Amino acid sequence: MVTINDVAELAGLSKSTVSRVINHYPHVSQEKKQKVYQAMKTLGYVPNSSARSLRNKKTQMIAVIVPRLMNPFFGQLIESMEVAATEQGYQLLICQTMYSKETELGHLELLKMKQVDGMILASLENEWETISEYLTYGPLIMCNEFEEDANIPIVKLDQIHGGYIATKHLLEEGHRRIAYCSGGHKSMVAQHRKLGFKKALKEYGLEFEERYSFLDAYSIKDGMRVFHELNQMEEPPTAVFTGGDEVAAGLITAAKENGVRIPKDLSVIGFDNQVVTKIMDPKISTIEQPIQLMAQQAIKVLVEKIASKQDPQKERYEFPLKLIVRESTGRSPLRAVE
Amino acid sequence: MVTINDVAELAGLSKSTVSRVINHYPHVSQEKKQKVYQAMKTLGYVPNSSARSLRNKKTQMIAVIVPRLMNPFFGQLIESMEVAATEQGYQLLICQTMYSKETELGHLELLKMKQVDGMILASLENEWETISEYLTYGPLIMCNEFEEDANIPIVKLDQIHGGYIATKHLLEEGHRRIAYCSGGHKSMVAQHRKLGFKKALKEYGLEFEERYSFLDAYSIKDGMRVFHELNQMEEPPTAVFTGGDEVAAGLITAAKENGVRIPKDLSVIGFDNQVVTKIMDPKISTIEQPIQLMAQQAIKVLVEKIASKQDPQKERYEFPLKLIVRESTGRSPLRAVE
DNA sequence: CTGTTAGCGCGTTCAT
DNA sequence: ATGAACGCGCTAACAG
Repeated sequence: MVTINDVAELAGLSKSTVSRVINHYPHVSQEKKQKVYQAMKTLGYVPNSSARSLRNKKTQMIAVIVPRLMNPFFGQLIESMEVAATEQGYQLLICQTMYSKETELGHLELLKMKQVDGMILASLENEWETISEYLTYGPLIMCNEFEEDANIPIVKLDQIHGGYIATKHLLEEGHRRIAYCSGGHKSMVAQHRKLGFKKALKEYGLEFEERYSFLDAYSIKDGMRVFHELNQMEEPPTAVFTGGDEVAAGLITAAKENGVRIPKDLSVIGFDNQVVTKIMDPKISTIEQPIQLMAQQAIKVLVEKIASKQDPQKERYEFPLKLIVRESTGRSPLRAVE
Repeated sequence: MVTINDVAELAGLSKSTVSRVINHYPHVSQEKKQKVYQAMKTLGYVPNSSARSLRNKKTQMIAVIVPRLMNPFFGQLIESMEVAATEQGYQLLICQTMYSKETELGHLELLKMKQVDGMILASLENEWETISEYLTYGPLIMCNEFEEDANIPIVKLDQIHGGYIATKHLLEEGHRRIAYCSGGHKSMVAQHRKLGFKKALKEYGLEFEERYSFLDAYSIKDGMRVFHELNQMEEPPTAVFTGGDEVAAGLITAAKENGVRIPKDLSVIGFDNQVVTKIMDPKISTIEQPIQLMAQQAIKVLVEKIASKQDPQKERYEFPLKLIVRESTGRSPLRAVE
């Protein structure tokens, strides 16, 4: 392995000078600078990153914690983060919790080991009380998922408004019996979305009905299950707020297989505006989330925290959501006469 | 920051002993071992990973290069690799080239900087001639994408057979005018698939026809474009080999919008067995790829290379593909009378 | 079984 | 403007 010493020797200079050239120090004569560059080139020298990290106490690495990569939402998030991080001179280390508390804690150790300069939590398995202990070891921010009173920066989407506009759209189409699907119950994202749902109902003088509430709805398969459950209810809902495009896709697929017409018999609204919404038949109405903006902002905020070294602060950044009406939502069959 | 020295001091021992305990050395007395554990615990000590890497000349990190994360094929590949790597005590650093040669070279520098112990190439932007220069800096293997005569381990799928069975299925259904879609032309994966396609045609006494060949077909949008092109041909094909489920999905979506019935008027076969194949209407016939097995094998092989330190060798590992017949393929309309 | 010592490769005082 | 020397935190070789 070729080290800084080899370069210094070949250039006939000290390693201090070589180091200065590498790090673009101001006061080095052009002559020596050229000599160093020449030597570096002929030897094919590249600074050893471990040595640098040890010395600088900076690894130029950021970790992001997600439940799993293949979830399209997190996939997009990570893809954008990776690009943004690279632009800022950081490597992005992607950590999957696979929904396990232990695995999440394992990843948090990266901060202790100083393997990463900072960390972005895009999902949350453990209690904030547990996670907050890691704050001593380096900057930590949340992105997407959040904990209201955590004293760290949080970059998030306005989920309350998201739940609100999706529901309002269904209400405006005349629906009054609206099913509500949601995934994790601890998740603040899910809780806020539900708040928005309830807020819209309230504006129309309606109450949240437990019988129309479906839990653990994440995947296509879950969507299919939900359809079968609601299809055999006495007073089936005329619309479904799915909380996710995959769930909506599964629900629609099952509905079609059972002769239930979308949106004539049943309106379905997704969440995320994933690709699947555009290829399903009918195309799925949904809520668009500005994932890329959120990802870029998260990287930006974390990089600043790493540089500033100040104590964690309670900062909030919020991005708006947008309703996209396609073909899977329409007038309520019960109000068709109006 | 608490270091090994602090632990040694508190335990009243030398840092060598502490180091031995950390690394599970055999000959340490139970008594001192307990003292060390005690001290580590009260201080909350965790070894600094940069220092370890510098000393051991091992970072316990593996990089994998892919074009982009959101491509479902690579998403699955990476997800499986991450899990396999973690099991083996390695971190997986995911690098996106975004189809750029320069970006790919940038990522290869990680090997020079010794930031990773080894690297998996799952896609290839630069010529092998260029990439092979990095072989000096650490073990490099290919997974999925490949270069026939590279003298490194290659873990791949039997794409020739994949192209063959997909095409044979269409031929058996009576199709004789079969369109062929493909993405990158340099890609050996694509070339092998085409070989399989041609092999099947030949068995039926047919030639590859350029007029039925469509290039740059990757996405849903591309699939839509291909449909419109082939739909206005004088002698339109009765079946399409798409080379990707996304392309198939786009094609089917466009076909339905234009009143072309799948598979009655046109048979479409995908490639990958992605989730989308199960939610489209009709469900897409496709080729299943054992991505997880390939990912695990790749990690295993690379970890072995890292340990053995021997010169790069020409090893080949190949996994079989499987035909999955669903609803998007059927009898050729031209042969319906037979 | 345990402690002392010497670096790993780099950046950075502190002199000059 | 440049070089000598020290130390980041850790492991390994050598004594004992």
